[in-house]
Amino acid sequence: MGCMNTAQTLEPALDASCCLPSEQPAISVEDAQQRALVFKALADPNRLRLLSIVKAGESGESCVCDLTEPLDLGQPTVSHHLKILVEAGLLHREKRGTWAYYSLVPGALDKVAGLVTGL
Amino acid sequence: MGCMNTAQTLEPALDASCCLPSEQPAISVEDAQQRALVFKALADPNRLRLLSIVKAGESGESCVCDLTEPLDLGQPTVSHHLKILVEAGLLHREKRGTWAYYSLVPGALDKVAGLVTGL
DNA sequence: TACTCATATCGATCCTCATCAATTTACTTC
DNA sequence: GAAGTAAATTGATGAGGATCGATATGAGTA
Repeated sequence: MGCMNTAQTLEPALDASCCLPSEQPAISVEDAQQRALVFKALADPNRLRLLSIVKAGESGESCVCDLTEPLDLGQPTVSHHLKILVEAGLLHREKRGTWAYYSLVPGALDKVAGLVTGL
Repeated sequence: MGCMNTAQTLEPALDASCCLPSEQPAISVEDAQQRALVFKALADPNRLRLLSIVKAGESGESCVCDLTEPLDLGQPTVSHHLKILVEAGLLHREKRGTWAYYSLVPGALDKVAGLVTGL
């Protein structure tokens, strides 16, 4: 006894209707891959600081030249991190003249929080 | 004009008291490293599915033999992923006899959600 | 048109990580 | 104690990622 590995193969059509109403099935492989992309974007200290610095800025947006110095990283590296955050849907990029301004996508952080609690 | 990179160096002691009360400073390097550890644990599709499967289990806990098959991974790999989730403070491990039972740490997911929104 | 500056992209390097096969550890049972 | 089983650990390998120097793009300016 102990590990009932084979028991769950007997009632495949019942496990969604017989249990507590709050029970939700595990996420799918595709869903997991999708969420992992977002968490990968957050899984770097410098990218977390980028998000935090952009959010803390009083104007709500920062250009790359404002972000290179506090991170102590080269400009190509910062640009690379920013691109990952944009592709993850966390930052918005707007080019005005020579400068590129980055700002938090409204509601993005709350949406990510929902990805965590909704596992 | 455009990028005001040097302006913020003039009032270093004021930026915490002159602005909106909701403004909080950017997180520190150490804080970012700490949070990145948690997000690194979430930045893998198989680990996300592990968390979801453990959470979806009606008993609230699962042993390794219940987790190897749905992930289609070898037993050492699943054990490795589980260890990372335990070290991140997301899963709790309890050994009973030959089996090791893993369960969600109560409140851990909500705490992680706070790490996201609190950036 | 030529020059400057901000940003993005490219290529290379180093390091981390996901995975597996093999082995070890630990508990149970005969 | 010997055999069997669950889980963890080890060592190796291949893929992905973080970083940098060099270069390209593109807008503003003389």
